[in-house]
Amino acid sequence: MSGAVSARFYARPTEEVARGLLGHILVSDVGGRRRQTAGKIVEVEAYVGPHDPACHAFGHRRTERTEPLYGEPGTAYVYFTYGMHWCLNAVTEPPDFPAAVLIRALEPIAGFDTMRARRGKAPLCSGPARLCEALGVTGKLNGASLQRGVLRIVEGTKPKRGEIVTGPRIGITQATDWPLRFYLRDSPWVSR
DNA sequence: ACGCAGATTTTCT
DNA sequence: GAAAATCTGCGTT
Repeated sequence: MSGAVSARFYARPTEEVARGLLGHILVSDVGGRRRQTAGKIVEVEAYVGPHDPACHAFGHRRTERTEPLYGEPGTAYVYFTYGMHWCLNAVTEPPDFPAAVLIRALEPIAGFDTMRARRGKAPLCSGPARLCEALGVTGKLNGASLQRGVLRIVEGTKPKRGEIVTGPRIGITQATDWPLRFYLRDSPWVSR
């Protein structure tokens, strides 16, 4: 599979990776290639490591849940929250440094019928749990590669300078002033 | 358009 | 036992 973003891309400071992921494409073959779904990444958040109070691995809390954060850059960290939602992250930095980028919104590109069947009338991909449902992402993909297999992130179009907006992360109660949310200024697909 | 409550269960204290 | 990197539906303005 050509065009996949390389492991080296993810093995960098998480904030850089977060900005760099904007414009790339998330592709899912969950349910078979015939039901392929894909979207352009338009909104992300960085969870930058053990010194980040909002990161699941804050204070190096290495548990069964956070273990994927300590894994290889360029793999998926998929966690379950609020009793019903899955959220997808791309693991960053070298192994044993627990950090990741939360994918918060996509601009739908392919597989509209499949997404609509999974999502009903509600918005398709504008929100971290919404895009997981639209793409069929669940905990089965926790720890999976993002370079090969059913979930991939492939090269898209790099945003122009000035097109990226920076702001505080959403839905957290810790480090609420730390501006680690990034999104494309003119995208109507951003959440909220 | 906006605000709030309810859903539902894993994870950690 | 409480909180959680959320979403939906229903109420009011």
